[in-house]
Amino acid sequence: MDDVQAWDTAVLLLRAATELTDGIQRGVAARGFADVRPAHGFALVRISRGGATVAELAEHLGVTKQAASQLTELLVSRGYVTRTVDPCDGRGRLLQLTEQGWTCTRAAQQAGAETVSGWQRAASDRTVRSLRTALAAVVTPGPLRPGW
Amino acid sequence: MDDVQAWDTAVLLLRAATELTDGIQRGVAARGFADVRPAHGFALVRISRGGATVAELAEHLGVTKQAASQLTELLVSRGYVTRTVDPCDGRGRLLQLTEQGWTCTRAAQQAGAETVSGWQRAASDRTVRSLRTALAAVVTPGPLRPGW
DNA sequence: TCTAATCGTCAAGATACTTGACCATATCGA
DNA sequence: TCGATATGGTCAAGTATCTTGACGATTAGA
Repeated sequence: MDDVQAWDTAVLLLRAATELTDGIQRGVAARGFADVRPAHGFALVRISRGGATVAELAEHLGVTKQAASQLTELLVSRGYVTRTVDPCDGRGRLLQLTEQGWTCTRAAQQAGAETVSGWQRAASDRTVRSLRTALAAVVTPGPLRPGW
Repeated sequence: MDDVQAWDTAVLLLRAATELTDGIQRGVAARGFADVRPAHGFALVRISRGGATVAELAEHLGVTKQAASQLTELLVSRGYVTRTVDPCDGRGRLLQLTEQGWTCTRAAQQAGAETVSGWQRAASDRTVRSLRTALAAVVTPGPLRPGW
């Protein structure tokens, strides 16, 4: 595969990601969570995996601790997240999802699944399965960030 | 494919997009363009396709005309883009890439191709080809935006 | 202990966006 | 032909989100 084809692949991937994030954004809003930005969604998904600290969140999102702290403050004030003192470390404050936070996270998952299901109808089940297999083969585990 | 698998596919796609955009960003910076943000890259790619107006750029990026105008001003002041009066429409100002703009755009393309080539080495040529085929089958033409 | 490192936050400034207003030009119908 | 209306672009001001810098609280290590 030459450079032109490789770049073409990159463009297709970025376009697919744009479609997907747009779909998630719309779906989440349609389910009644109009006040969550994409970055909030990434934060909620991260916190849902067994909780997180502000510092972990910062690294995950690729921003400073202060920015993550501000984001957290917003999520707390809107009732998506709670801050509890970490019993093992008096400095750390463990972030966890509230019931509303879980509902919102599930809404994002449903909206994402919906978009992918749309691709299955437009193309085919086999195509999306091969997409999934190929992606799983190339990606390395790591953070999900609000893109470029 | 159930909802869990569909969401899993979505996560893999977002992770791949994160890897790719990080790779492009690093590659572009390494080639000497440290002052371009991701959004600038999307703008340059759009303008490279035969020029664009501010309004077209705004729609492409999903922002207001004013934001696109400010972005343009920045790209002009840094020597990536020129504004010329549209001969067919006295209102419109056609944006076009300077030589430096082209060099930067090519740098982004090379960096993107490089990342995809890395996937070919890590996985296989066949895997990336099937990725490309699957993506081409599911995506609809449309704008590339700095994602979520 | 005493020192250095880490967690989280406060404060202030930079940056990138928004809404609202405006002028210049183009288009269309009477 | 001309007046109403729409469109392209910009100026100005406000807002949101990020940054850097400083700080107190807590923990870990020499």
